[in-house]
Amino acid sequence: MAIKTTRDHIVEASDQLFYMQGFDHTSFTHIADSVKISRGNFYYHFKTKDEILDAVIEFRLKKTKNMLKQWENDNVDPEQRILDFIHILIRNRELIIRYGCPVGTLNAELIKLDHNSKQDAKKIFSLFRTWLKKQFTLLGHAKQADALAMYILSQSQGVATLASVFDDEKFIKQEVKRMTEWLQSL
Amino acid sequence: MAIKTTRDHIVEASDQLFYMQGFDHTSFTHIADSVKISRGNFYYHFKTKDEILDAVIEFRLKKTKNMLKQWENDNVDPEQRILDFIHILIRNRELIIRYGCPVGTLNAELIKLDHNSKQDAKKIFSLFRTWLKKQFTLLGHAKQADALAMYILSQSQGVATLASVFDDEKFIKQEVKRMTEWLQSL
DNA sequence: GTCTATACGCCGATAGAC
DNA sequence: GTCTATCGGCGTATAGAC
Repeated sequence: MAIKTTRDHIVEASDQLFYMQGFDHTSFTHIADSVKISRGNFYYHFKTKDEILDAVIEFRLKKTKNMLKQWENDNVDPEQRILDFIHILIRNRELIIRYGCPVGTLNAELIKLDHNSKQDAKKIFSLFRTWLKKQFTLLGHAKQADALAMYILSQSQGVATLASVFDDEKFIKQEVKRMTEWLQSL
Repeated sequence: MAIKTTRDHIVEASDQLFYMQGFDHTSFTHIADSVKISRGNFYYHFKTKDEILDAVIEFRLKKTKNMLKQWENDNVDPEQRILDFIHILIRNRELIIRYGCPVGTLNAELIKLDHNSKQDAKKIFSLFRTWLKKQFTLLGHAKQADALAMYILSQSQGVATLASVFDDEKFIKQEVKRMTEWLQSL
């Protein structure tokens, strides 16, 4: 891991703030306070706020790719890999209850803003979709692999949204259990 | 139906704009242009933007209550009533693909803004939850009625989110079919 | 009830010193 | 590379004429 540049700090702080407060609502002042640099210093690293958003999406894409690769390395069994995906809901339950799913909420916001970068944000979902499809294919469900991938993605989104609205950790655990049983019964 | 007052027009225009653009991103100028009144005239009807939000949530609560009552009047069979709920996804598919679920996206936004009215927005979800629970109880699933209500709500949220991100009408139809079959197999 | 004019702050963004 | 100072615009909100 290389030493973090100021640019890295800006991207990582923005990543967190965009998740916790939303992209539109997060101002340069918020980010500057978080990184502890002046507002003016931003524009040496990024010309516009949209450029920061693009860098954040790039950052998330990279993190997601690494996570998926890690899951493939950790397990040979595709069923176990899919379980790793499902269990993000458990591992990140505190943040999910507070702020929802980072992928779903960013996409939903950019869609409403009709923002140029919504197509890039969608790619984060596509990474999961393609990866899940691959695992279901390996499990012997080649024909319905994409439908199964969408099904699991959809379930996770629903669980994250309702767990957040109803502040309900038990709901997450119960639904993860149900999804696990569903997967094993396939 | 009484004649609509200016206040009614403001509430209904805000309802639409909050759905299509988000609450935070919608300005008084947007609403004023839509209603065709001056910005200054707002403050005769509402003291703050938050008061408009409260009126919009009140408006949505009332509309939702009427819709649920209508579904009860239209069908004696609770299974058919639940199908009415599931089929909102089909009926509103164009709007859902463009802007997501109005209930889920408003709640998600207010949660991120940590807005005072997030508790009121949650009540719209609670209306559906309680109503669905009642129908599942009538169907003879009293013990798991709330879990089944949450399951259906969660599914709908997931479908709305993914259909919007992937601009996918077929996904909605396919998932509605799956949910219908699931309901009939209960 | 509706309007125009305006206050005041925060927004993203720029210029230029160090 | 980082800073301070500042710009123009839009945000919510107010005052007061009609």
